[in-house]
Amino acid sequence: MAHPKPHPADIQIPPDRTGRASDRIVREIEAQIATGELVDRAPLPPERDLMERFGASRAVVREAISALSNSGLVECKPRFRPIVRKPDFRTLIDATGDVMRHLLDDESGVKNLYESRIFLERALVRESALRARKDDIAELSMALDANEAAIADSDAFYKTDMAFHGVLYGIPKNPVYPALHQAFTGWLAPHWDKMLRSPERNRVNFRAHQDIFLAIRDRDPDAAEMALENHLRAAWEYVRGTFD
Amino acid sequence: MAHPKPHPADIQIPPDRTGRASDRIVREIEAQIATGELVDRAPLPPERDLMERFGASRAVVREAISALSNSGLVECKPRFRPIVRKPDFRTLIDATGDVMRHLLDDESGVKNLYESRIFLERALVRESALRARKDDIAELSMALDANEAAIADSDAFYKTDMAFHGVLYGIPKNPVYPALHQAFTGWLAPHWDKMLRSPERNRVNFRAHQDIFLAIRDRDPDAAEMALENHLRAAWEYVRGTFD
DNA sequence: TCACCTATTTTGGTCTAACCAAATTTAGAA
DNA sequence: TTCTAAATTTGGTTAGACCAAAATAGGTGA
Repeated sequence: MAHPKPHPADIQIPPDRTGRASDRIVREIEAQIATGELVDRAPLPPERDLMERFGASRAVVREAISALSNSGLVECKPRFRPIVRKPDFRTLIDATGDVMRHLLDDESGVKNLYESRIFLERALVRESALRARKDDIAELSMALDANEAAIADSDAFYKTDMAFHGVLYGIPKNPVYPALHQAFTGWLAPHWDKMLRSPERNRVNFRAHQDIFLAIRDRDPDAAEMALENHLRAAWEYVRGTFD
Repeated sequence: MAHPKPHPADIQIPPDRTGRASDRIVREIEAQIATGELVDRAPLPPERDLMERFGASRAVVREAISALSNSGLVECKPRFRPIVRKPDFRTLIDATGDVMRHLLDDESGVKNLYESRIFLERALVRESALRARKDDIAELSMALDANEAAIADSDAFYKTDMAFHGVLYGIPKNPVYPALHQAFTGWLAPHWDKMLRSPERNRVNFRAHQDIFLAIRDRDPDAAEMALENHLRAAWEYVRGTFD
């Protein structure tokens, strides 16, 4: 009863012809998440509460929640209360997963994405060679050791492989890159899973990682970039075969 | 015996306990868009058709449409039929706009994003210096001329500025980069708009563009990278002042 | 006291039936 | 044929209801 017509005389708000009613709720909830009024990782109030609080019907409230879910500001498990998630670059990229899947169902989509990954990592190792700190290099070294230790176990090797590359993404100390790393690995994982692995391949990849590491440690950006590019392009040859 | 003792073993999924009903519709429509059964840029069938076609209630259908809209597969103007949009990298990044806005309401978010833009463009000009084709360089030259011609008109300068950088994003012939260019400019535009402009600043920026162009033309990646970095970092100093 | 099982209440997911206003289509007038 | 006005979709929204799963309260036995 907040809206219908309290006092028709003076109310002159061009009411809500602009956009859906759910948008208003979405904006308000977004704002409440931003201000911390709705705490990160806490459940959203029940729908029936929200409909009273916003003076809207249940359908509108649900639509708002759905929108928030689709943009990653709340996490919606089927029969549970939606969980508030304060957005970061990671959740941002997570939210793109649905569409990205469709972009990757043909080879050109995957290739374009993989090429851009190579491109980014080339820049990353170059940057690392120039500006990595001592502890960055130590972390890289540890990741490399773990990678070597896992050569016999393809499953573990896969994990330590990702972790090694992940260290690279962490070196610029910019949260955008780790988010991108997770995005790349998540998006491309389905294709990598189809690739056959073997201790022999693992050893080749480990050697490549070693080359990259040494170039970074020796502060040689050109060598690092070249090693990285060779490494990832070789991997592509193996992935490419998985397209029919 | 009638006790609802949930023996997890023998319980079979009688209906479709797996996720929401709208998810099924979303998946089917996604598929129909992918196969072309639903044509790009054509309107979606009316909700009442869809509810019959999928045997679901209107609420569910609307939820599905909302989800599709939020992930960018259909374009939803308030009182019009949703328009099918076959996804590409561009629409993918468009769909992130909502959340990205919230990531950019503090300085650190903007700075992180801008830093990653600098990072990408450094790699881009480096790549351009190494591998740009003749017609790429010709295009860059034309963009530079347009930029110079617009020095007196800050509004036109802004456009030609973006266009000049846009040419850079086009050089690798990978659709990911133009999409990223649009994303960066779109995301960062609100902050750039607050920045004061003047023919003097424009001239400085044009000179920077000129430096970048010359370095690329002369096939000097290091000079190109340095020119680009100086250019964008100088711009950041102006943007930074817009935060209170 | 506290862990464990059960009954009760919430709450999310779905449906039906309607109403309104804007969009679209149709029909009719000029 | 063209333009306008009425009739018909169709999207946006509300209300009330049902079900099953989740959360909670309550009681029982160790």
